[in-house]
Amino acid sequence: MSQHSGVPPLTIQRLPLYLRCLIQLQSQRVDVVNSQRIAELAGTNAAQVRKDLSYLGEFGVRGLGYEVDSLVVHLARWLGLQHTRNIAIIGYGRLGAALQGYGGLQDRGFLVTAVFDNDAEKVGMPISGGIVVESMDRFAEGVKENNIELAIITVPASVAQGIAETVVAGGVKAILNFAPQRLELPSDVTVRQADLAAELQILSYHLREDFGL
Amino acid sequence: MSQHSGVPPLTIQRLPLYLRCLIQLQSQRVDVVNSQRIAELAGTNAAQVRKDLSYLGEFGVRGLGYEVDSLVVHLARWLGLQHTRNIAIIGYGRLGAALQGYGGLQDRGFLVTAVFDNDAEKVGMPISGGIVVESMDRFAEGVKENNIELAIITVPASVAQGIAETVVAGGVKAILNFAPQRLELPSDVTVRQADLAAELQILSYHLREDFGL
DNA sequence: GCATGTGAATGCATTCACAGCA
DNA sequence: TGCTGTGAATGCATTCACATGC
Repeated sequence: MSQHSGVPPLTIQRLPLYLRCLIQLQSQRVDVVNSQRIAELAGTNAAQVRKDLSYLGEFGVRGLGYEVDSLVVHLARWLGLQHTRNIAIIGYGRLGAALQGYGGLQDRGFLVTAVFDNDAEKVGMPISGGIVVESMDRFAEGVKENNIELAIITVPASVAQGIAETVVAGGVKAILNFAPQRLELPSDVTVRQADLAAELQILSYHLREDFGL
Repeated sequence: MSQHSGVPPLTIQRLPLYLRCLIQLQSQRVDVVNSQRIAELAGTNAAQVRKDLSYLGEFGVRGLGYEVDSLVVHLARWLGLQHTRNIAIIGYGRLGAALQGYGGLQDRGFLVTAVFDNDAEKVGMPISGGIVVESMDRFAEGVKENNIELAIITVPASVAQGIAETVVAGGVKAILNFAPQRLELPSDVTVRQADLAAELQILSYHLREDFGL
């Protein structure tokens, strides 16, 4: 298959994982790798890796494997990571603050360039990175000034839907939502849900002494 | 179908979502609900809801719908949430601290009862909830003293595998891992990966100007 | 010879559509 | 009548197995 869309959703979810493994290999000065080895690092199987990569094009060499550097470039391109993307964090509570200071983002192509919160006590507060907390009233301007493409929502569930609508009105089309609340938004907006308690509940399921009722 | 295992993985992932919606309905004094309405709240379709719930037993009444209170009880049972489960947080950095203080856990059946970190500056530090940060050397004792069943790992990727092995050696069989690193652990241990940057990369994919190469 | 790329086969998950029951 | 519970149908995803090409 070749470089046009129609990549299955579950393949897309695995691409960041492959990218991470390949970057790790790069740092170990490995320059060619086969699907078997990628699979081991990523925790899948070789056939899955080959099928996934084949959706993006033909990057391998038969009899050899994949050239690491070039595969990294292709994956990053495919994921839209040619340039750093700017993020706004909305809700400067503990979680928002933790994410703003998290170095793991810069390393992987993202930069927090604005932080919003409606709490009057916080608006105007200068925080690390030369950022000042702004009110949501200024969201649309903030998006333009800072070239923001993604928003991370860390506000209480009760206000999440309203905030999300403001975010979309500001022109942002990709949202990572930490509020335990489904967001109802236009279909051209992509939302990913990060629900911590739900994750723990899934783990809890596996801890059951296996005969519920 | 009836109350014994063989519930598909993707159904299990949706159960916490249904539970959340049903609790919301409870707070609105709704006492009967049909699959259609649950589907709207959860963002799926009615057939999916009915099929999912049917894996757990026959809880509905034909012609009417589901009794909200009883369905909440059944779902909570099925997810192993009859009693509060105790959690350890490992890594008291910004993210660990944010999670320790996050009220959304108590509300949904979880309680952080211990916090571990190997940084000598942090060990011994008293933090909220009457908790004192402990060294990982004391992990196994801490697990016993506090009846810990789940661990949340928020340490750097480079040390995550080692830490996870200590966690498992301490008898914990469910891990939520925030480190961007695959954990290789015995198959009786359940791991869920919470990789923030990977989520953002998936969003980034959807922002691409759709002809990568 | 060796590892990719890929049709074909299998296995899950979702959706349909209706029998069964309050 | 109205809505559940569920086989049957469809649609995805994964895995197999081998032809293809270095």
